[in-house]
Amino acid sequence: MPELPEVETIAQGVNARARGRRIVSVFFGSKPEPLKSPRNEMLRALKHHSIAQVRRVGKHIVFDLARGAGTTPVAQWLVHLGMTGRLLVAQPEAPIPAHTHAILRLDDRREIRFVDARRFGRLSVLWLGEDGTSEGFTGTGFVGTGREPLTISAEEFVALFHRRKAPIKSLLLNQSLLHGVGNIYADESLFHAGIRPKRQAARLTRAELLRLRKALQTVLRKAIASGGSSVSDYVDADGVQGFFQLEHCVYLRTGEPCRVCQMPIQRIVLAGRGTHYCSRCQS
DNA sequence: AGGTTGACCTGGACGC
DNA sequence: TGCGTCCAGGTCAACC
Repeated sequence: MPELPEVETIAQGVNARARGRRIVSVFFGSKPEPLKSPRNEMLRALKHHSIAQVRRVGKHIVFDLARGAGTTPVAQWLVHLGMTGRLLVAQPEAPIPAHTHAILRLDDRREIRFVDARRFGRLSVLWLGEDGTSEGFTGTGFVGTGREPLTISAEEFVALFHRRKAPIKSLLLNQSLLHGVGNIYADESLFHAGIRPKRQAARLTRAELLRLRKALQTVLRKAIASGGSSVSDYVDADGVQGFFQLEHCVYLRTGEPCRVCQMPIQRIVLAGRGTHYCSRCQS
């Protein structure tokens, strides 16, 4: 479900609440759960280890896991929320929501709960350094694919789209180019840059691409400051909704008047995704 | 090679 | 109330 701002909000929230805590027990649901790593590997990486840090890489939430507080991480737990995934930090007495697939109990009794109705989310483990097994081994940890949209330079951004014939919106969604951008922020940033989603990337001018980078970064930063967009069931680590959806200009506003020119917002399907734009403000 | 489509799941909103 | 249909923030494999 969540895109960069929602994942960032959740990762910051979980980090603030769980950093430094030790995991005392782990529960996984019974059904064919959304695990990418074997269950025993996941248990081995999580149980009795300390959470050194929780952060976002693209749309992934990365838990750095250490043998003890203040020691070098030996493994990482990777959580991808898919479309409806939630990661909650809750008191043990709080009712367990339907579709809870994983629970980590912490040494302060609180629980980190992974909830995902639609089961598109994924959980996996990465071992670090010499403590790792050969499978999934990496010396440096998870870096994901694609560039980080909030920090990419103007030149790097322009270069991403060189000779690309696909519609610009399809490429914004391509995680091997930029990571973290999904359907909401692709549509919103194209609106703010005044560019139609179908435009062939290679035919955008340099000025348009620079505008797009600026618009994308502005939209993402504002959305993070608003705690993300709650469109269906997104909530942060405390179960609180974001409110950036109130500032959406085009996303899911089909037929409603453009906030700038009053023209009805159009909806088309592009790359299999609902795509929203203003035919007057975007060319 | 690069781009587009369908499949994977479940649930909510809406129309009849 | 119930049923059918459409829509949904993501990602892959399979196809053109």
